[in-house]
Amino acid sequence: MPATIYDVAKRARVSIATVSRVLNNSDLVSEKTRERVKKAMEELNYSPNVIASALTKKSILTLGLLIPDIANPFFAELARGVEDASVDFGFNIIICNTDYRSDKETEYIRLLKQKSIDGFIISTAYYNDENVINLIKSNTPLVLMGRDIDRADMPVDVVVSDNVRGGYIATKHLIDLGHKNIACLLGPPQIKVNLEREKGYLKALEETNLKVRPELVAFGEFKVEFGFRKAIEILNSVHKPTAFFAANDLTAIGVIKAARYMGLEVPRDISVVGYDNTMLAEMVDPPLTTINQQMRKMGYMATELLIKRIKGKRSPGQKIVLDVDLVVRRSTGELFNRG
Amino acid sequence: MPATIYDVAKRARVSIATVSRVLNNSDLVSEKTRERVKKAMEELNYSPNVIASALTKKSILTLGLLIPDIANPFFAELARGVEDASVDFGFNIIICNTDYRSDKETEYIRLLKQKSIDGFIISTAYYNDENVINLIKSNTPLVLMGRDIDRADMPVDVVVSDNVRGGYIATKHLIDLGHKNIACLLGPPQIKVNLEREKGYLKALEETNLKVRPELVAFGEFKVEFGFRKAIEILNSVHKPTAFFAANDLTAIGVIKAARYMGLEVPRDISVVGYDNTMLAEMVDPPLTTINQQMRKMGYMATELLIKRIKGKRSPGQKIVLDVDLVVRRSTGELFNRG
DNA sequence: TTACTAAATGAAACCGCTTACATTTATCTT
DNA sequence: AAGATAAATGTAAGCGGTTTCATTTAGTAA
Repeated sequence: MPATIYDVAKRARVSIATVSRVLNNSDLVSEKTRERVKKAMEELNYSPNVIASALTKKSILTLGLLIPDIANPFFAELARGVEDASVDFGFNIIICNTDYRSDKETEYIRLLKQKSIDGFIISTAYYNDENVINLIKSNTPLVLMGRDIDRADMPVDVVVSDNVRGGYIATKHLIDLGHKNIACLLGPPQIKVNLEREKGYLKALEETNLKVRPELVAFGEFKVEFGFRKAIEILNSVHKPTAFFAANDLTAIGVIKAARYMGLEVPRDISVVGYDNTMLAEMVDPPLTTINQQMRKMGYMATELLIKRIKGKRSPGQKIVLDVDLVVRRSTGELFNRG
Repeated sequence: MPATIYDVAKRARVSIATVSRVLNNSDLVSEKTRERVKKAMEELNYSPNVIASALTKKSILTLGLLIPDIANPFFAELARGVEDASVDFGFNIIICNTDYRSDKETEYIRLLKQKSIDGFIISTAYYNDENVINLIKSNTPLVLMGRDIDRADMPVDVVVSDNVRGGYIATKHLIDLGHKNIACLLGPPQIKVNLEREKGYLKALEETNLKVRPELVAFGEFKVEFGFRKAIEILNSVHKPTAFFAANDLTAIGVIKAARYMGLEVPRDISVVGYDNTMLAEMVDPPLTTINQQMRKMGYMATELLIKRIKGKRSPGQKIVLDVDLVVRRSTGELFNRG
């Protein structure tokens, strides 16, 4: 039903090749002809069929976004940045929720490749992720976002934030408030950022000559439930800390809930620093002091990088590290010596 | 590089037509041949090219999801349900953030139509939405999700929840707690759900012979900021209410913040009921009493409905109304006579 | 066995656009 | 003005499938 390139060609009294050239802004068309073709397009309300052109061009102007779960505000923010960049560059994005499952991810990749997707934005990469490595090997355009792999031998584009610094300034903030006994709740150790944030945490402690207590450091999940459970466990132990650094806002919220559950007040009895600065941080009570990650910017830049790669303007291997900063709200306070 | 239908045909010593038939599970292929072809596919690691088949079939197994903003937890939940259904039925979804802008929406629709998208799931419909009406007129498969239009003459599939009932049980809950002076903060009046929730609110008041005070009812935006600002305004007025019904969790959180800002305690001085039951509701302090909307289910069912329509199994015109329920947390309490 | 029908397969056109190559037209030299 | 060159346009062969229609093969009845 909709007009095709043939209809336009007929109306403009040229060949379809010429119409195609106009469509692709080729400079092999005279101004006069170009105008005539454009007019015909207008009159026929012509709209090119992307599918047809994808068949030869192998590009459908669509990117695949692999994230664990869009319902998680952190990934939703990233996704928003990704989508914003996509429209700016004339692309669309297909969203894929992997639920942290490698098999789901593999299946998505297979499916999207069938659809001639132009590239992948991946936020689910583990330390040594098979799916990612296979994609790189097959030379599929991709960019890692917020997650890095550990293969220096493979050229890959990455946009992350400075996690070591994040862990450091979070911990430093607590130390500056007088805390000496600081717990650290991290996400899964397979995700590199957690190792880096821990590194920052340790660096801050060591720099201040504070003792590192392994019992106060725990890896787990990026969930409220983990923060809640682990905080209770740690608060009941002998080394009762006065502050927590949680490697994600959800975990931090779990800690706040745990404190409240145990009759402790935040920040009077327990200070808590989160990570990410999701919208949750300002909703929760008390509003959460946290490390701001610039998720949207990260999403935007990752997408921009990928699109440039797709357009052949560059080859992979770039690593962009975004800065982080501390957002002080009301979940942290000075340590008072109360005996 | 990847194997095509021709490679498979050659290896299985059949024509490409036969391979295509196997691909489409046609029953015009003998068992023997079918096996042979399948074996060849295996051996060649063949994977059909969706783009090529889309050119004739006009279906690319992809749906467009139009929402205002994925960073809003309500829409993120819906999106998750949509995506879950998509994978279950072999589809993918393209996400579109319209930012409540009709022009952005129009542009997305144009773009996705060029890409031979199979249908649209729309969660941005206004009362009398031009874009939606045009789509319906052009017979494009679509389903409205969580939003309805007001055109009884147009056959359209809709999955919504019972907003009148939601407004009713929220208000009833407050009345049962002894509140007589209940404010109602709604979203934009162009969105039909707000009118419906107001209707439920009014019904509960009238049923109990409580006076309706127009000064206590306000339309605005689904945002924290609106709840905050409007609650302060209303709390400073002469008809100082003891409870608020907010038509969305974000607005309710704004109300809680306003109360705190004014030195009032929730729920001792002010009770607050939200709407949606997003994850925010249990994160906030105090945890929010709210109306649960079953967003994931809504997303899932809407998508299922759409896909059935696409597959030609049904024609449009169905309206599914999901039930809502009250989730009592700690932002609501009995009204004590302190005066 | 033959004749006839149903089942299985193949040949080729087509989906709408891109592009290599051929051809025509315009522009420039001398 | 003829010849050479560059610019503009057209022809036709793909891209990787689907599908109609013709043809071959198998199955059944007489």
